[in-house]
Amino acid sequence: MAPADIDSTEPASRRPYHHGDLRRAILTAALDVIAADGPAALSLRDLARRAGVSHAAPAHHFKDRTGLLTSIAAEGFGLLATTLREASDLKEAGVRYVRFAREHPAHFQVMFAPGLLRADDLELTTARALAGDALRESVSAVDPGDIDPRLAGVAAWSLAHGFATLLLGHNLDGPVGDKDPEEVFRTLAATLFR
Amino acid sequence: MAPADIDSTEPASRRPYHHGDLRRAILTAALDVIAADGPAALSLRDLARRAGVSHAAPAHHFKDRTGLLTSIAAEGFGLLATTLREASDLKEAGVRYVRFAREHPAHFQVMFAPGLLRADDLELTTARALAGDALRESVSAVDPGDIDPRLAGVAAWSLAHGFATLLLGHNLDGPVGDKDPEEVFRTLAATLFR
DNA sequence: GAGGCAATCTTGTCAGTGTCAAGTTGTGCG
DNA sequence: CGCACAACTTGACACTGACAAGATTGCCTC
Repeated sequence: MAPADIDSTEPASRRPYHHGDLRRAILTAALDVIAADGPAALSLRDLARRAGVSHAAPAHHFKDRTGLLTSIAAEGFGLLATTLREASDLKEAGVRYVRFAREHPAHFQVMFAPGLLRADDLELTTARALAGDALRESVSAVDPGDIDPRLAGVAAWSLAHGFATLLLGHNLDGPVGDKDPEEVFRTLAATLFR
Repeated sequence: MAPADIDSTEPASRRPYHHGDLRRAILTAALDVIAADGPAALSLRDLARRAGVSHAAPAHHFKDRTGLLTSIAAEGFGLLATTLREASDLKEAGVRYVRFAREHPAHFQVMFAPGLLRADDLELTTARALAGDALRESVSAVDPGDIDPRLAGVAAWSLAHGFATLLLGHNLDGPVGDKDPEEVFRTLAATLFR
């Protein structure tokens, strides 16, 4: 980060020409905005103002608005992959999926907003594939029984993803209330996958 | 609709001053755009051009960009409510939920994009409550067993919503392939809710 | 240490958009 | 018939994303 005593209102001449870590600064500012008001409220110029740089500076690191969002999504899939790998079994992976959505709501939203992303971006596709591998690994660790593992994977993913999505959209405020969402999901998964 | 021989390139003087059903025309055009490229690609001025009216005409019917999207969401919840009411049991309600998402992808996307909507809009909240009632009704119809009905509702909704969301985002193209998604969901729900 | 080079950031500009205000045209109702 | 209101237009303003061209800086090499 740049020195703390430098704010965006200061004239450009007194600020160092180089920010230091502008890329990271823009990313975190973007995550703040998205978590608060959604991806639609994102403005490159606003992010530039927050970082105290000129309006065209972000373009150098992300090229596009789409480029910025794509980077966020890729980072999100990376984080999700490492989180899922630490899960002991499938149910725990689901709990971690929900926790990820709650701890990184901005990442989560952007990751599953295909209209905002550059679908063929290399970083994105590889990160997404990594997360997919982690998910499949968790599924294969469970006792197969007589169920098609691919179907089981879709079922688990759908359940966790739906719960997380509805949670973030405040659609479960009624039923879940002030209970710990992860605990609710845990009992829910236990009842279903008995 | 306005007469078919009138296109937007024609000078305003030769077009009738009143469109006829501009509100509906804007809505359907918006649904087309959203289904194709997502809500982010929506432009009020573009919709006005498609309908062959001036750039400020849509504002008279929807006030805002947010107002337009809120109307779409409300319409969507209304459609979903009537669809769910026709379901015989809970599993069938889930299948209908998935079918709704596939047949009305634009509605579905907007309905669950809280950042784009006027949350306190009356039409929206009542339509949403109606759909919620329909869902709860489907849940209550199932044999309770020893499960908390609220938890069962959350489980069913999460599963259907997650499946539908992932499906629309092309995240299940691999596992589901060219199979009929509704049929996949049916067997999936049957295995889980046995 | 000096020179050059590429990365980083700035300034300027353009078309497009949402939104508001004020005016114009048509319609239905008393 | 006329009048009030709804539907639509015209005009304007601030804001945004994107591009081009120039300025500044750190770094790498000799």
